[in-house]
Amino acid sequence: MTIKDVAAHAGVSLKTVSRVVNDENGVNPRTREAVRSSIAELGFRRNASAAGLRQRQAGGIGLIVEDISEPFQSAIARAVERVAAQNGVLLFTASSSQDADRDRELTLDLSSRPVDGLIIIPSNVDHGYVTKEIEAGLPVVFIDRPAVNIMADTVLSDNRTGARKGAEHLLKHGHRRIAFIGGSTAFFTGSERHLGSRDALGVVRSSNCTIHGKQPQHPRGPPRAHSVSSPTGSRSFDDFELLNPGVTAVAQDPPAMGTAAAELLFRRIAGDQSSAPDCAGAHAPY
Amino acid sequence: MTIKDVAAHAGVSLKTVSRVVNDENGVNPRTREAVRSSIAELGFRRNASAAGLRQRQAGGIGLIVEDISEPFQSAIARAVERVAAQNGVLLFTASSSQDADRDRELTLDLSSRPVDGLIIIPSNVDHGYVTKEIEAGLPVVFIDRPAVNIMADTVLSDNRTGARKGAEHLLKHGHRRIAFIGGSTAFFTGSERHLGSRDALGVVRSSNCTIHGKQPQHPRGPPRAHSVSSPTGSRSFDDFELLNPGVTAVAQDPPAMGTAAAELLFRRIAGDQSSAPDCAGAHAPY
DNA sequence: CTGAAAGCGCTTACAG
DNA sequence: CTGAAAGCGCTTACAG
Repeated sequence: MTIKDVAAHAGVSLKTVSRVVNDENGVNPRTREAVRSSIAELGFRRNASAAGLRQRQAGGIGLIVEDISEPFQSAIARAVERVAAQNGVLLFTASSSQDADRDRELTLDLSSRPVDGLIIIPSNVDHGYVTKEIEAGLPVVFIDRPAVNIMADTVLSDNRTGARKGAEHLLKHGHRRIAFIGGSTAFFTGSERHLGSRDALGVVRSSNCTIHGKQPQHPRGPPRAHSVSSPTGSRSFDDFELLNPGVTAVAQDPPAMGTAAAELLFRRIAGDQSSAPDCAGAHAPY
Repeated sequence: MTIKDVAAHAGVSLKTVSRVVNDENGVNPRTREAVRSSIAELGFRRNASAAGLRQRQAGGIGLIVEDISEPFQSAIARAVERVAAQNGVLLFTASSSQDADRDRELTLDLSSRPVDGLIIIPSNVDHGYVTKEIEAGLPVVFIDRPAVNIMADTVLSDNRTGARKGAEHLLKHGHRRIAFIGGSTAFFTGSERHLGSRDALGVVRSSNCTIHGKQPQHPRGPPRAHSVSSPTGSRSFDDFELLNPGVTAVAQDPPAMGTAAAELLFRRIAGDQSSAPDCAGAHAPY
């Protein structure tokens, strides 16, 4: 079932069917109607892939995450999807499973697809191999963490300021015994948040749990991770799957990040080359 | 950068490059090496879309959900992704936002793409329009809920048995004042779970909250939705975002459902026409 | 072992 | 307002 069959059925040429399908004008209304009813009768759907091939554009963008079932990442995916839909394109999603090889494989695979651009939550590995794609003209935006070994558009949330404000909030409410429990400082987000809490609290002592404290009133050793509860007052990034009552979170607003990244990507696709886009949350890499 | 450029660079024909790219044999090892180094030097990547066009296969499958940021659905997506990767194809994801028009639009859009098959979590609307695609030979598998107005492969979890077993579990542990708090019985899952609890408990009384009870010991009116807590003992389907301690869930195992649906889809794509696949959780529609 | 021609389904550029 | 030809980047079927 191709445009050719429709043309034969309607007694017109290929080109005329193409014109009707693409809502081009300059077609006799009667002819248009005839073609339309042939299309309906035969149940024709144009092959978007063939059209894309000739038009040299894909009609799709790709999103590479670590794990699409992780709430933070699926929220980003949802936002990206929305912007993609607004721009009339579809979204490829793929999870790298925090596997560097898989990450690389997916990127290369996706970039050989009919894909107009790529958004990547980078694993903590070298992304230099994407350079070639970017040089070849494929727009790529990194999100949540900066990619390693590569200059590229990146959308980050301000982890350091967030951590500082979280700590300040606790101070302001009279808390004096405050623990920072964070991911490894070897990674970007953990390191930034660590710095942020220190901005507010100063370092009193630090263990393998990465603890900061200020004016401890009951020095009974560092608080344990699972003792965090409502009366203590606590702040964390993002939501937990199972949250103790009273734990408040410093929202990273993944939808906003996803939207920012996708909008930036579509500006790039449209040809915007500006180096400092006025896009909330978008930063040049450092 | 096409196969043609590589051919010129390596001093061979198009066809020879194609043979190397596709790992076909019958190529002189020396020639093969020459082509390989040209590919590397030029940074060539084959256009998967063009290849798919000629080969009449897509290299991708589509997944339509209501909202990819919803944990149950993103878990399914993750599982589908895994099976897709095992089969060497990429996954398109799209959220219908519970909007019937959008759902339909997405389905038609996706089926015009280079897509070998579709998995759909149907919104509660007529899916008759997919019939045409299915007749045209596009494999489609519905998941979680049966589609309306259409005969198609469907993967469901056994909501009724799950609800019955959940209730029996509570009875067995001595609970006698049991409430069923479920979604509208106008929808498939709500209705099935309602029936399941009734299987175990029988109906004592029912309000607009759809309450079943048995041997109430302290008849102080129906329990309120938010009073469910640990000492009472309770059972629910899936996890909640914020779970009171002690609430146990009847797991629907979305990964297993996603895997089952994807494996069924790939069997269909491979040409399996059997009407009763021995696939855990797969049922013919009724 | 290698290549020239035709074709996948569509659009572009041109001619009438 | 309409159409015939060429081409998008690749693979198929055939010939050498």
